[in-house]
Amino acid sequence: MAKADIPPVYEPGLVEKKWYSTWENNGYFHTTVNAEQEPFCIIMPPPNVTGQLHMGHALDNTLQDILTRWRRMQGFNALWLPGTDHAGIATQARVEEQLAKEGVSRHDIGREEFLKRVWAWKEQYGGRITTQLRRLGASCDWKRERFTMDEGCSEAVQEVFIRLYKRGLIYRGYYITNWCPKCQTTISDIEVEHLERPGHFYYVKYPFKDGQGYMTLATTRPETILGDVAVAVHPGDERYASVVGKTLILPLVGRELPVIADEYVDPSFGTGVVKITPAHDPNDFEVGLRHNLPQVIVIDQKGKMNDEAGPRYKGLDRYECRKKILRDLQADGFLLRTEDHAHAVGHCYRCATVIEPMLSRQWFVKMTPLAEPAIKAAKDGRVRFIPERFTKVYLNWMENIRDWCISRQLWWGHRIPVWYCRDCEEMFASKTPISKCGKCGSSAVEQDPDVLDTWFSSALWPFSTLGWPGQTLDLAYYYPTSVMVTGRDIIFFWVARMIFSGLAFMNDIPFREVFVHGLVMDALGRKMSKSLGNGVDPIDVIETHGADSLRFMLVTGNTPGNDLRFHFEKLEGARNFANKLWNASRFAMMNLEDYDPEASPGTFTLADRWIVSRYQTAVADVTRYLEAYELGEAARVLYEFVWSEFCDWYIELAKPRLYGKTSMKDKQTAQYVLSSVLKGTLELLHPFMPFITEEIWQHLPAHGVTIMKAQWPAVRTDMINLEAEHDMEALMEVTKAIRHIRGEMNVPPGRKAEVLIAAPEDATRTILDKGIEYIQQLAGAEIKLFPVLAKTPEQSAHAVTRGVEIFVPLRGLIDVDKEIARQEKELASVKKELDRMRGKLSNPGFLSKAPADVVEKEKARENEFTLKQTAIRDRLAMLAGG
RNA sequence: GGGCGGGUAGUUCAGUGGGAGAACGUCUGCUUGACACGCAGAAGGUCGUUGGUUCGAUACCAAUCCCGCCCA
Repeated sequence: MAKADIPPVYEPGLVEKKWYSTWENNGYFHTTVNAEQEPFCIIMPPPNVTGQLHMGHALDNTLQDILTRWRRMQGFNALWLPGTDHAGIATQARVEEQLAKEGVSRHDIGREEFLKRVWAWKEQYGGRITTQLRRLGASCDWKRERFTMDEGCSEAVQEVFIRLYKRGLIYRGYYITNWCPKCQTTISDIEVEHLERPGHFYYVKYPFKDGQGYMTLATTRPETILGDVAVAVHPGDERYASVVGKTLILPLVGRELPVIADEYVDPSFGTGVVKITPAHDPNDFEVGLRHNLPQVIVIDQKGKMNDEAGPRYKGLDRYECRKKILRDLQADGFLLRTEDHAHAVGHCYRCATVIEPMLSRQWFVKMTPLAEPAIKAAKDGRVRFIPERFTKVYLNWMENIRDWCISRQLWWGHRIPVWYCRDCEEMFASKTPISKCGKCGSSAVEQDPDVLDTWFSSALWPFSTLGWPGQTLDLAYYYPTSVMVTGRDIIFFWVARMIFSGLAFMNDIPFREVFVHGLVMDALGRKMSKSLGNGVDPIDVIETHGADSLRFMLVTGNTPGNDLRFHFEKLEGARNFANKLWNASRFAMMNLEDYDPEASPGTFTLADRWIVSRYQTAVADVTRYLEAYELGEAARVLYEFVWSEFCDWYIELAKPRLYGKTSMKDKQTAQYVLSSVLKGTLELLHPFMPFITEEIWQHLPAHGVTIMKAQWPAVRTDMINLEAEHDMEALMEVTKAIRHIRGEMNVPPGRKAEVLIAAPEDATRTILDKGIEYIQQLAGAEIKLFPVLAKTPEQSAHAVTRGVEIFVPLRGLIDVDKEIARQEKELASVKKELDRMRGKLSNPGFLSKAPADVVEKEKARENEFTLKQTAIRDRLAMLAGG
């Protein structure tokens, strides 16, 4: 392409498609074990196989890609292993919806046929999210892509189940679980979302059997009265001490209820009397076990009242039943009063249906023995959370862990590898199907119909994906992996479970670090959700603004662990930055056509030394921030370097040289610096904005095969030149001061301003003298430099900076009143500063205790500001007199 | 009830024991031989409140108020 044909506005569409397929087709993402090289490994948190990319994925995967690309450039054998999750409930629900449209249920077509339908669904939609990840630029090793239900992962699941079973850490039992009447399955404790809901406290009276009065208690769920088996008070509650052991009669039902004493009751809450419904409340369940109470189930799996509820209520939905019970209680005089009461109600995190605590027979993992090593691993720092505060969140959960309910009443998932004999009731856990009872020889055996919680397989992800239970080279080389990157919302669901699973089966932690990020919120700070319709589709963003812009937007201005809001303005800012980079590069390409990279550069000018020094500082900062997982800060450094230093100053200063206004050799030098700094900057930016950097990099002289494999820039401390930075800053200061005057005094842009500068200090004057061309060019000025002015020009605007006085004579143009006002304002701010500094310097404590360099600095500033004050005062006196 | 995070410019957010920053928005002026997705300039903040530590606090500590999240 002829360089001049490069469009002035960057168009990401074609560029992104082109480079992604080049990278993938050339196998740049693929890695294999190499003992000579240090590994770096990230296992991707698997998105739902039939889902589609949302902003959370975009953030999570952008962070992983940045780390992976950076480490790869640093020379690590960087593996980022992708995959997808079978997402039991969600996927099954989608297919059931589809069936419902056809007018059939999964039970109509049977388990086998249903599973065929789910696999077909997976085939159809399973590729969508991985295609979308490619569009984001994810440099993961697709040749190693895994699925939680593929052969290897399924084997790992069975292996783990059986090992836990044999160790006695998996058991089957009746227990209170969280039942979702819509999903028709139990869900684990952490899958329940507690939401504050307005409700009521119904005060009900329960009469004593002996006819001697009654007890009053409050409930939020009157329909569970039907399942009451006792009434409890606190053992230390004197109000009720005399009634413990007596018997009450349950209203409407007539069942006899003992009054029991249990520590669980909070005497200060309500009336201090609690009804006990062991089959429909987790706390009551515990109380029931302690007191050997019966468990009466009154609500069925569809959320309707069952036979036990009695003929009056049987068949009613739990909420209709509540209304009827209240009417009946009222009618019979048992309902004393009703109060408004907001309380937390458990909802299914998948479908938002109100959870019904229900007694049922399920499979559980005994957690305490597994949690112990997992707690230790975090405490002794073998697993490190970033930011550190999440360690506490993790530990708090682990230390209070409850057994994990792992069975789900679904068909889509890993079926529980347990067979039951119908004749002798023996059960067998086995990896292979069992057709004959190993105990009694009966062939009446059948497999448990339930499947395992999806997180059961996700928990094994860091090693099942690397070949476990096989003892593979991959495992030996890449495990433990380097870092797990994930959202703060799934520390419990997933991170914790991976840690104890890794320790239990690999005998080692799954990852050394956990990089936790926040959630992507909408512009108003609300969680993006389908029901609110406030989600922003990352693919739309990629199509309109490019993947690089989306990525850059997601990392800038964000700190680890904190949520971020999605603003289109911010996205535009990132897009503008990409375009800025594009145009700077376009400028470079236009001016590098005749550049010979082989020719050695000549002497560096001040601007050259300055930009190279600033670039080296950027290399150091970006690398340091990446190492600290401060990706937002790293991006900020690059943004500022590119825009405010490279573009605003260096390119402008290089222009005359590149246009041949100096010498041939000097032009070559400028070309050398321009192209090498740009090349290095692109390399630093590549992990953040992979596409545009590759596109530009390929147009630069002396590029290689792909920027992906370019070496990460190493800091050359010998090129950090503080003197050059200091000198350049002085020139920039003076330039800005002149520009300021021009702006304030409305000097027409086309007109060259005549400027007189008085620089009494030799050192400063030398700097200005050497750099006078820079100031003249960038401020549009004609400068005369003096040590002191014998006579200051009368009609002129005036500024003081760095001990230098600047006069811009504006004969006939100057508005004296306006200039006086401007100077007075300046004087006021100088005076304020001076007061502050003098206060400090007159404080003996400061002089004796503050570090010497701080005191020195303050003194120097005081000096400078005193001079400035004097100069402005003189100026004002003159203006007033003239 | 317990824990955590946040409260800094009109807005969204960085940041730091020693001169308050960016982006966007606002205002002024600009077809400046890369870029109007741009250039130059400007205005705008008792860094939630009250105490404490310190020579010095927006930052560290304590209390307190508000907002959000997690857990019970």
